[in-house]
Amino acid sequence: MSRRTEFQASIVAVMARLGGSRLTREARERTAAKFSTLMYAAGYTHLASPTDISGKHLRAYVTARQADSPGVRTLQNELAHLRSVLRSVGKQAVAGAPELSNEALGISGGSRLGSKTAMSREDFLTVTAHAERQNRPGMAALLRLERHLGLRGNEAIHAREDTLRRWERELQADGRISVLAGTKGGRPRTVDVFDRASASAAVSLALVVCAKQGGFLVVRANGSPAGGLKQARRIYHSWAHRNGIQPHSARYAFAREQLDGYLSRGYSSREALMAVSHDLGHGDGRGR
DNA sequence: ACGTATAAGTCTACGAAAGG
DNA sequence: CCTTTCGTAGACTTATACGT
Repeated sequence: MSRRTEFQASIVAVMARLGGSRLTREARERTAAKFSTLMYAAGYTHLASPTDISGKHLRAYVTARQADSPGVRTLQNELAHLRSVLRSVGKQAVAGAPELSNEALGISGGSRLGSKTAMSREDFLTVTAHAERQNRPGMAALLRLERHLGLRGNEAIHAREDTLRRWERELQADGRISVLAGTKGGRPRTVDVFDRASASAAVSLALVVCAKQGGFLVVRANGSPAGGLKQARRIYHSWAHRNGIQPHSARYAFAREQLDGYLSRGYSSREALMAVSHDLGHGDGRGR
């Protein structure tokens, strides 16, 4: 084991005591790997344990890391990982130093807004048509649900016949659908759909596909079942990737449409943004 | 409004299978 | 065979919640 890997292992050992779920732990360990690599590359080869880390190193890390221009939020998260390690080994002074705050390091603020671009109408039509042609109607159905109901891919994948029928009724009734399964953080939400006709069409098409595919929208290319929600999501995204689209951009196109709808209904732009934020299931209105 | 902890979402490399 | 498409795993980035 090289000195660098020993250094990394010593950080990871501290992180291991910090708790958190698998995803969180993995994120922290990736930060440990990046940190040790960049430090040794920058010539700080005497570093052996987290107690050796000083402000100088944190600054150097930020500088080195910025070479691959990660998002500001990403860097803030990585620094948060490192600070929690420092605190854990008794270096509160470094972790909490004002001259080492995110602001002082030049990584404060940062947009908490999405940076996605809306899918164009042409792309949407081309790709859905392509899906039908290659006999993957489920993919087209999913994309339509994202586009016309503003669903996340995961939410669309969770949609079974019962859910789709309920949405059909809700669209007929008042155009407000409840999204219950597959939502981020498990928080249900309602969406006030403006273009009900397109939404209804998307839902009934999805129902047809569901019926043909044993109740699921995602099946493998040969028609066999996807084998679980997680796998279904991967299959969907792999397919989308191959076809050069980001499914989320369909959702963004929906957001734009909703925004226009609210504005034409007389909402101020501030209120319209809040309403759209609610439709998309974006928390309590902070950010975006 | 900010920092931090944690979760979710997205992209990509690669071997296997299918097509030609 | 050689090329393209698929599915998978996992690396990587970004969003959200929550306590100041």
